[in-house]
Amino acid sequence: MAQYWLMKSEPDECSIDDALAAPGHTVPWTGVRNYQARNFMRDTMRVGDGVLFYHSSCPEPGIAGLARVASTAYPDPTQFDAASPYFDGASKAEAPRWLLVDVQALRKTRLIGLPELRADPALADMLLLKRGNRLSITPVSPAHWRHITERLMG
DNA sequence: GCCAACGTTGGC
DNA sequence: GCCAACGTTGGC
Repeated sequence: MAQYWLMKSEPDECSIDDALAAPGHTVPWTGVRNYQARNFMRDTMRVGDGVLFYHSSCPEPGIAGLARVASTAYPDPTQFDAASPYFDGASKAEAPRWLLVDVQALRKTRLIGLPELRADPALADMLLLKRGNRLSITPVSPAHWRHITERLMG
């Protein structure tokens, strides 16, 4: 049973172009510091799951590409790096608090901006579009995935 | 830069 | 366990 996700990335840090330029088109999804998002990676994600690559905190937020989950969850090394903005001094090496998965970019798409997503009645109940949503990783229903990949991306 | 919404922390 | 204070996210 295929699963689908939307994963937010700030393009200043890692855009779809950056991911496509990485070795194997694959990047470690560092910096998730939210338990719900971590638990999705740890408990639910499977290698091969589909990913909508979303650009956030930028002039044109929206879906910028397609990707796939490329690893199971493993400890995020930035939590132990005192020089990293993602450093977490309370996390112990024996019991890492934060995990990540590798994400392999598949292709860049035209940018499907937030306004376009919001204007589409078929996507009205997408978690991303719910008011106040801040989760950086959200599950995407098969229907929404189909709608976005087939219709909006042509 | 503003601010709404939400998650986390910590005192009690 | 409650809840106020605080910090963060992220669109605008």
